[in-house]
Amino acid sequence: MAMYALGLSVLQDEISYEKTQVKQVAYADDLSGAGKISDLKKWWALVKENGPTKGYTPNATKSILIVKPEHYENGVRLFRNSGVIVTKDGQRHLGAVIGTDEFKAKCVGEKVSEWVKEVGVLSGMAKTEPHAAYSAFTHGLQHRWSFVKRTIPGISLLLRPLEESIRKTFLPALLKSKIIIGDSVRELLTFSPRLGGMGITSPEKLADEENRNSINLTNSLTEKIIAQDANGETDQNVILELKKTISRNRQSAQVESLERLKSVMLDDTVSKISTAQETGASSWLTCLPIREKGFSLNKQEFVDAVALRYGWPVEGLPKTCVCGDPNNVDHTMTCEKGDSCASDTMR
DNA sequence: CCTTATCGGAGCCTAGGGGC
DNA sequence: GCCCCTAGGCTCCGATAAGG
Repeated sequence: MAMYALGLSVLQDEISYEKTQVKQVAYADDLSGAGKISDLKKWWALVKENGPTKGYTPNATKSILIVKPEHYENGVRLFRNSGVIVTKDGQRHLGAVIGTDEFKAKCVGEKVSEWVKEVGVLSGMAKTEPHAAYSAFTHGLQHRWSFVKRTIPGISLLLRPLEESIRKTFLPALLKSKIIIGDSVRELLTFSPRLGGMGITSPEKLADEENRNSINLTNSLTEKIIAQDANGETDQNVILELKKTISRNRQSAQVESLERLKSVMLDDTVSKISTAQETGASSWLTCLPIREKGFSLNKQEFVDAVALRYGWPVEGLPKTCVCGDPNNVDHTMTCEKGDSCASDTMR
């Protein structure tokens, strides 16, 4: 990848801001420029003229000119016969999107409906293999949304359908519990297993924060691009400190909101959360469910383990234990005679 | 002795290349 | 077109090292 940068830097000397009044940036073989349409026309001509001899072959049909609506006519006129596509709406760019709010909403909306479908498929699997589905969600699926969350601002509301599908489709399929997934239960599950949650994040709630963090963290680079400063260096120690601060803030904000959540929860649930925070108490949630190593829980085991973790009613427990005493979750854990699925799960 | 920092490993994303 | 590899980015966890 560094070779692309080196190769393109030779071309960029020819088409620099000083010569073209076009501010530009390149990633791998993707070259982008911003400026007045007339300047962009000269810039494009220079790219076409100088590119091929320097190993860069521009492709007009893969090149897009994005203009503000009021400059559309002018853009079309100046780039007539160039082969370049002119748009006043916008264009996907490096996994994100540039353009009007409407275009942005359309692009993100398309991605979100894809993701909602994926959550639906995983929910179907969760009905028979909840542990595998859970791991696929926490280790995989939810990370696929992070790039969009970080790079496109103001999409929290657009991610609501995704949050809805998690709450109304995925969680009921995963937990099978009679417990109603209200706001507080949903919030509890967003915390990391380490803090007593299940690490099922809310894309809608995290979007703005992740975008802010991303902007904050890349600020030094953004400034250099705007100033077209190709020589300045970013102090990596500053970046490292920023990361630490962000991480610390995130951590303390989580602890804070967990405390707030605890204050509205039943005492029993609060003590269950403390137990779940003990070292090793959540390993079964974070490990990969590899069957050969005995790390995989079957459907019944997984559902029961979650119910025990949060003190939710365990399904199918006999009213009376074989020892004759009235039966409940606590009893199954202590009775010498009883041997229910619930206690098996925890061994 | 307890807390904090660091590192490795699990996964995902972006952009590529090369082999079959 | 699929699979596996490269570079960079991120989170979260647990284990271990360093520091108050």
